[in-house]
This record gives sequence, C-alpha cells and structure tokens, in this order.
Amino acid sequence: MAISFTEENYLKVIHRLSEATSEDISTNAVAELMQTKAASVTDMLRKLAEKGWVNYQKYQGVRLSAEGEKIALSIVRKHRLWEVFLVDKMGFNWDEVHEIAEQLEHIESDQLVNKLDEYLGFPKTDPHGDPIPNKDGVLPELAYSHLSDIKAAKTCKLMGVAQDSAVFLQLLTKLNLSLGAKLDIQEINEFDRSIFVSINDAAPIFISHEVAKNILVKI
Amino acid sequence: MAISFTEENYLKVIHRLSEATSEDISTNAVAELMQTKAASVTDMLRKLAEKGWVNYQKYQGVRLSAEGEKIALSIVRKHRLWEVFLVDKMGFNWDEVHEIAEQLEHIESDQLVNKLDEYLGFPKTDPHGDPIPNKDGVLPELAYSHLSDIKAAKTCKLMGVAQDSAVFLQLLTKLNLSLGAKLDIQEINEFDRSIFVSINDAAPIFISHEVAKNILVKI
DNA sequence: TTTATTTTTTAGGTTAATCTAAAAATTATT
DNA sequence: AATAATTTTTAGATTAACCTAAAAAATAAA
Repeated sequence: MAISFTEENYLKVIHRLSEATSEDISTNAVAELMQTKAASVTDMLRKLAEKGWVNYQKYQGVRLSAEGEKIALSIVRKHRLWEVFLVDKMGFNWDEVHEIAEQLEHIESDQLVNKLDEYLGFPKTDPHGDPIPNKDGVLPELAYSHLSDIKAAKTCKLMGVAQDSAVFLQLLTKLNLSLGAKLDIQEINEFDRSIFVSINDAAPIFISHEVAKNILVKI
Repeated sequence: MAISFTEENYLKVIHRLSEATSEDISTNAVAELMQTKAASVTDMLRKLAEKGWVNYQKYQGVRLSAEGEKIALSIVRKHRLWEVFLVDKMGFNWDEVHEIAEQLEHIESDQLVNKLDEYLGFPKTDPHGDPIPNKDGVLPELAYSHLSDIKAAKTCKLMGVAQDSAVFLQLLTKLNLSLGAKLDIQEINEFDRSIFVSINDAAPIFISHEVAKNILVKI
C-alpha cells in the first residue's frame, strides 16, 4: 500500500518511543517528537490504524502492528546506512549527517538499499554506534552498557551514543571521544556522579553524569 | 525561499521544454510532461510567477526567469550526478537509474552535492551522455550530432542519447550500443533513412531512423 | 469520592495540489 | 471576416496534513 513521507515519519517516531518502554505510546509523546499538535496526531493515528500499521484505541495510546514495525525498521535501516555512507564515503563528520539522512531515508528502492549495504561492507552500526537492521529487519545484538551505569574503576571501549544531537556529538569530539576510543575509568565521584577517566591513555579528565548517560561502552 | 517537490518538478519540466525551443512554453505541454491537467498547471504557473521563478502572462505561455533557471539547473545537476553514482558506484544499468534519480534529485544539501561531485571525479556527463552543470550552473560544451543527421559514410563515436526511456536504452543494449561505442557507418538508405552500420567492428546491422534520431555521436 | 488537572478527542477551518465542468480567449478554417 | 476548433482559464470541489478552540475522558489531588 502507498505510504507518504509523513506517515513514514509517524511510524518511525512511534517505533523510537516504543524502544524505550513496553507501554503504549501516548498521543502527546508522538506530538512532541513530530513537532506538531496532539489534535493532528489523533487524526493521523486513526488513519494509520485503518491502514493496519498501528493498533490504536482512542484514549488508550498506540503501538505498532507487526506490519508497522516492519516498515519502521526499514526506514531505520535506510537512515543508518545512509549515515554510514555520508561519513565513510562523503567525508562528513558524525554530527553533520542526521538532517541529510532524514531526507535520504525516504528514498524508495529496495534494490538501492541492498546495493548500498553491500557497497558499505554490510556495516553492523551507524556512525553513532546504533545497530543497523539487516534486510529482513533483524537488529544485530550489541548489548552495550551506559557509561553512567558502571560502578567501579575499569577499562572499556566506546561503542556508541544514545543521542545524536549535534551539540552532544560536538562535545564528544572536543573531548576526543570517538567510536572505538579506550576509556580507563579512574574514579567515580559519589557527589555528582561525575567520572574521572583517561581517554586513549591521555591525562584523565572529568565527564559529567549527563554526558556519561549518553555514552555506550563495551566492558 | 522555500520550495516544494512539486514546484521543483514544474521548474524542471519547463526547463526541459525550453531546451528544445526558444518560444514560450504552453500550458498543455507542461501538463503532458507533469502528467496532470491544464487547469492544475494554470494554478501552479500563477504561483511560480508570484515567487519570481517564471515569467507568465495568461494565455501567453511561460518561461523561466533567471532565478528559476538557476533552480532548474541545480536539480538537473543533482539528478545527473546521482545517476552517475547509481551506475558507477552502485552497479545499476543505465536503463534502471532514472526513477531513483527522480527521487534523489530533491535531496537538499549543497554540501552533499559538491562532495558527491568530487567523489565521482567531477564527471562531465551522466550515464546517458547528458552534460552535468557545474556548481555554478554552467553546462560543459559537448556539441554532439544526432546520428540521424549524418549524411555520408564515416566513423564516429557514441557520446550520448536524446531520450532515457527504459525501452529505448534496453534496445541499445541489445544492439551492443553503449557510451563510447565505435560506429562505422557503411550506408544510409534513402528509402526509409535507415543506417547500415558496424558497431565496434562487428558485422554491420540496420538501425532505424527513429533510433538514430536519439543517438548522439562525435564525428 | 468528589473536584481539579491533564490528556485526548471532536468540530470546524486552512493551505497546497489536485480534479471536473463550464466559460473565455486564442488560433485555425472556411 | 465570421465561424469553428482548440487551448487556456475560472469556478467550485476534493484530499492530506495541519491548525485552534471547545468538549469529553482519564488521571491525580483534595
């Protein structure tokens, strides 16, 4: 069935919200991420339900149907593959690619996506460490920890980020934190939960809890 | 000023029609290429004129303004660069890329277009031999002849095509005619204007005038 | 368990791009 | 030059996606 850019964006947003919870997603939560009003969301949810892409009962929130999930994953796949393309082939920085990938994710051609995947060497993650669904919509298992959850001094490796806002990514770049960086945690301060850490064997520095929450590491 | 996909497509179509003539472009001609009705075109032309992208007087046809021309050329540039990408990097055939490039041409990022141009080695033509405008909208001079215009037996080289319909391109492929092919014209038949020609030194075959009209060659 | 607050939905409108049918202007033909 | 044929425009509707304001339902607080 034909699908519009807008419908694709709604499915993507509902999918993103569903990853963080097992509850149904509220109209307001969708409205906020879609940068629109709740009334508009209600209209769209009814339409998406009619098309069979979401399960929606009024006042009860929304969740993706199996088919909706499949569509959402294919958009996520495209978004992340294009991000790899933009960074690896076009030479963009990881904080510059989100906007462009938001456009490219709507290009419709399974053939192109699969050729692109191959051209990029079947990457498992995008430039922010987020997993890329394969052609059947299966996400590779990554299972990383949030740096903020680590309780004791140890060594780990930066594998991803939990946010791709440009300001956050630019801060990481300033701190010399990029994918694959080695982190030797020296000390965790009880007071403000800041972390004193050496990055790639450099002199240790302080990282705020706020930042640590958005850093994914392999122990 | 903000521009919609639809507006971009109208400008592109008007540009394409303007290449073939110095006359103003009729509402019906635009309607046919846009696959829409004349009434819809009238509405859009008024809007494009308000935005300053075309000169339009009712009942008198339309032509691009300097600014409209600039926009149209940037779309053509993107379309043709993406076609090169699809053929050279993704491994598509030249008859498979038009549809996908129709989508990709609307991606908005000057930075991306210029990086893509560089990545592809600043190509002068797309996979059909059509010239690619540079970043300032300047078209490289190519000045090729239509095979159908050649009057005497001689040798020439296939440099482009005047049409990118899949059926036409597939026919060329069947005839072993691709960009760069050597054509030794043996004879031109007065009766049906068909051409008896040897392609890359193979046994000569007949090519119809209809096909020859759409083949561009360098003598 | 009422009352207050928040969330969500409905009702009614707007805008961009399209359509059909009818009117007006242009062009072609006697 | 008058009439016929064609082209183009206007008028009035439709659809998708959005909006505001008001009503209804759900949730939280007294």
